[in-house]
Amino acid sequence: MPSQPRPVQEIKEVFALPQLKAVCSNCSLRELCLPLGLTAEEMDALDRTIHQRIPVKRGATLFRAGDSFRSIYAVRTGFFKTCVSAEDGREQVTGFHMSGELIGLDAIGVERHGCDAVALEDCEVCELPFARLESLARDIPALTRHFYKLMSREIVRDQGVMLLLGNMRAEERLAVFLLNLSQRLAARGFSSTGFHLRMTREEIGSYLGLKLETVSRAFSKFQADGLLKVQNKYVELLDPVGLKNLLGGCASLQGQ
Amino acid sequence: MPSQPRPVQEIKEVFALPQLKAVCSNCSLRELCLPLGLTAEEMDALDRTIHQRIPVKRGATLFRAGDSFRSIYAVRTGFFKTCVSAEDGREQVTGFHMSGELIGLDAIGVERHGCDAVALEDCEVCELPFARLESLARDIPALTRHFYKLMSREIVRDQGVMLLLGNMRAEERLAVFLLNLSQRLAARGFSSTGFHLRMTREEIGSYLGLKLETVSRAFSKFQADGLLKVQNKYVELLDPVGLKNLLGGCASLQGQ
DNA sequence: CGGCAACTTGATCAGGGTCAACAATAGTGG
DNA sequence: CCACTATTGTTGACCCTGATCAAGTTGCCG
Repeated sequence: MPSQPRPVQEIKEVFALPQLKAVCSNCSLRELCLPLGLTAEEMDALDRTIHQRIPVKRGATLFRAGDSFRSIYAVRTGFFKTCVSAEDGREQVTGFHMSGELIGLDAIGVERHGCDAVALEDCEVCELPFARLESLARDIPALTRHFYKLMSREIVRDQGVMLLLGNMRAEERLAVFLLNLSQRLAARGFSSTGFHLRMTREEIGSYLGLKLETVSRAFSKFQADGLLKVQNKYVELLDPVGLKNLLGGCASLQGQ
Repeated sequence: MPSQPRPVQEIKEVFALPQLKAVCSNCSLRELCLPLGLTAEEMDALDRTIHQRIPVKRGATLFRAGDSFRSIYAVRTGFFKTCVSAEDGREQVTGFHMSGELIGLDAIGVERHGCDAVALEDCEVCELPFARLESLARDIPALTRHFYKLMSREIVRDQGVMLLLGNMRAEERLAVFLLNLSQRLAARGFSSTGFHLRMTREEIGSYLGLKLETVSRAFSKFQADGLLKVQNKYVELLDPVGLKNLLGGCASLQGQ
């Protein structure tokens, strides 16, 4: 499935209305996303570097591993997965990304994307051309710093996943996953206890280093223990504290 | 074991000789380390931001998780491990770091180190105070860009580890580990086929998500298969190609 | 030389992978 | 709107990889 054809930039230049131009300043995500901590003027400048909001249909790829790197993308609405694959077809989901989170940071180093980014539902992203972002950051120290922070946070997040993959048992992994999701949804004003999973059991399994059957069994176990109710993709956490207790004290499940 | 007392800066100010000041420009690692791609003048400026070379004794910690973040460190000589720990004591080695590699990038976001850095042999590091580095980078675009690259590369490296931990079997993991080590040593002018491991079986196991017995068994198996010769910490790769073939084509073992 | 940490190897066990059958759901086209 | 099909999810039975437990060896450092 090819990625959605992108509205060419000229269209924006011609038809752009004032309220369309001021992307970040009006965005409900500005406290979570890149603009965090910028002044009004700085945010205006950032707005001008944003090409356009791009719709990405469910199942479409925003970019693929190997694509040459031009832009970072901020998720505005919807839900993405990123995954790396080995030559033999083995696939590893490296992250799930929701609104306000940036995708593509791993590509800066080699100027080529190292993973695929796939929309798990109909999405909208803000494209941030890296060259412009870089020159803008030269004038706005706060932006550079925030950018450092976001990259650094990604590293911390990955370390948490490594701890999970290296040390935890199946049920612990799923508990961490659910609690993390819950927390991120809460930060966006959604319910932290009832939510729809956008990904399949197989994708959860890939992310957690488990097979889909194991994920399914762990869900059933949690349900039998009264920790949650699961019906299909809808999950209701009945006892978040009980879930946390499963971990015997692993608070390193922050990050995005 | 507390980290080595650090020579206070005044000592440098008073006794610094010209050849001690020009740290990076004379450093054999400048093609691997932070200065890569800088002009002579830019490198001079970078030299001035470097506090001092700090010796770290074997077993000492350079920093601990929770320490407030001041500096990034470049390994000049020696070998470090970084590890995160959960509250219940579970420890995960997140990386091994050799000369020319930077440690501490994960701390930028939260201004607090997220892992311990422990010297596995007597080491020397260059301390790069982040505040100075940041203001210097404002004047040297190439430095900023290179800094982005290094952070981004760290993210890519972590993704590779996630693939390893999520998908690979014990022997594959050890093969990836050995080939990666071999490659990094080669990049530094050391033999790519014969080398001393600086870490214990347990540390290798922690990094690879395996128990030390499993690591030991995998070594024995490789030796029985004629892939390598191992005596204690000394390893000689007899058949690197054979090792690679074990992987059925996972080239994603780059990174540091 | 003694004491301790690190390593090796064997025996046993269990967590989770694999294979398989089936059920439920969502997406498709008439 | 409904029927049909493909995808996704659930559950069971069995097996294998790697964990665990244990004993003994080697090498290192004081």
